[in-house]
Amino acid sequence: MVDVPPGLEEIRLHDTRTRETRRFVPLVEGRVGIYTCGPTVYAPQTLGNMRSQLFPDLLRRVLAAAGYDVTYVTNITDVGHLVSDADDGDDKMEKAAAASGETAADIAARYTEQWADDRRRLGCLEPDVLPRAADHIAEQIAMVETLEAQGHTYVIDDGVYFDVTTFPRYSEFADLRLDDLESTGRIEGIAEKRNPADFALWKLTPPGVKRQQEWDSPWGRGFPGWHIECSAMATRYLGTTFDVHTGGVDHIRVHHTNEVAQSECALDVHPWVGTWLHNEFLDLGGEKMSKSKGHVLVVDSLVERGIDPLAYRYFFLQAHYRQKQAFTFDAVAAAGTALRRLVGHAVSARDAAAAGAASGADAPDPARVDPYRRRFWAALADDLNAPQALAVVWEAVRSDELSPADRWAFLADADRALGFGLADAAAPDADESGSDPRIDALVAERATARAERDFATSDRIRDELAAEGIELIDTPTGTTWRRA
RNA sequence: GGCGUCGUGGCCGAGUGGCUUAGGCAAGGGACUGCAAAUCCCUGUACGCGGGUUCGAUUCCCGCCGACGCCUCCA
Repeated sequence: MVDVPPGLEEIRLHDTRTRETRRFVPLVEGRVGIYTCGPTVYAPQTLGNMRSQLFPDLLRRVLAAAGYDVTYVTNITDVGHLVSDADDGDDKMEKAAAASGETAADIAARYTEQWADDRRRLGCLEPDVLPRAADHIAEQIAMVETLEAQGHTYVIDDGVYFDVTTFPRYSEFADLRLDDLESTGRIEGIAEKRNPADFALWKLTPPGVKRQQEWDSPWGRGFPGWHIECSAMATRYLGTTFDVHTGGVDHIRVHHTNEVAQSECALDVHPWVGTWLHNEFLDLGGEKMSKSKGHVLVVDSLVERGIDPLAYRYFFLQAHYRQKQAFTFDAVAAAGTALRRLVGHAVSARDAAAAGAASGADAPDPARVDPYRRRFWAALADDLNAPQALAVVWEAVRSDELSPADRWAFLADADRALGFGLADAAAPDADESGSDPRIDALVAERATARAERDFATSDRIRDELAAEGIELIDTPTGTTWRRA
């Protein structure tokens, strides 16, 4: 039996479908399947997109800590994804390919790799399964055929469409009012569509057109509609029903509504997914200037400003996932400062704990550690309240009643959810002495000057090094340095 | 226009019908230092506006103002 931390015996999550926060119970005891809508790899993923990666990463970490055997599936959307149904066959992948002169496959490969790299830099665990839509055309066609056999579809010149009137629950998921859709003119342009909300399952390539990405199908040459890929891949890797589906709030009304419709019809299940979780958006209000200048905010935007990508992870954890979070570089830099100090505390506690363990003394005492653990995990168990969990972390760090071994026992445990890599983290004020003879010589020269109380010379050397970004740290045992 | 979310101290942000009214960053003070830096410790400032319910509201209700989101396949 897996040891469940105190406070994590019962996890409560806010389900979008039922609009209530309730106890999480998996379909199969001890196991959890999670599906997250992945990136469309025609452009770099923004920091906003990455919030939708950090969120399910936190979720799976918490569920794993609670003892569940988690299967995490997220996809790569590397085909189709129309700019709009009104478009005449142009889609994002084809468009990006035309713009850069590369093949759609090249572009998909490049941005897939960049996305994966960004995830790693943010401390996200690797997906257990990472299916690509282009590799699952057969599954998608099969699902459309099933829907067709059941009478949920119709074919027009443009392609195969799902008739939403054949699924009476269509408006339930997102609490849609279909009259409104009509009056606001959602999805215009395909005149032959029977209902405004009907969506494409398979798009046909117009006669005389040759696309980079197209496949033969029972209906003719073309490519799958966007929504069908998630249903098809989730079914293949997680089964006809599964526990958790996540995504950004923008997907609720269209993408996930359509996923539910086609899945519940084709698979004859209800509800298709046990718990739907949606994260709110990052509010770029403070950075609209940079957006309008055409600069996309990505992980590298942080690195360029000397901000550790993990600072963004800390930043993410400071706000609740269902709340909009105001992004500014200053706010992320502030999170970086907090993280650096937290790592410093963790490393010293870790080292002290190791030293204590070596001498056989100072073992962590559960009686002292568990109250903190309980509050930490209980915060996360309460619909993933990471900000509150982080507050408990700081209380533990500053607590006088915890020994270094206690503190490290707590932090090592908490880091399973935080994901800062504390067990392997280097001290943030790492000494670089010895790595550069010229600087070491200057430091030695300054030490001599100080010994002779020639502070004019010692301060001059310090200022010169500071000017080139070298920070000196004077300690009772001597001076070390590092690059700031 | 319709629907919805939100407005907390300099900033980011939890939370609660009354309790020592989170946490981080910044700021001020202190320790340390030859002076600094780094580090550690301490401290202050809050609940958009106007009504209402209540013994008591930042927390519940109504209105207003403001911000943001969705309604156009965008995380």
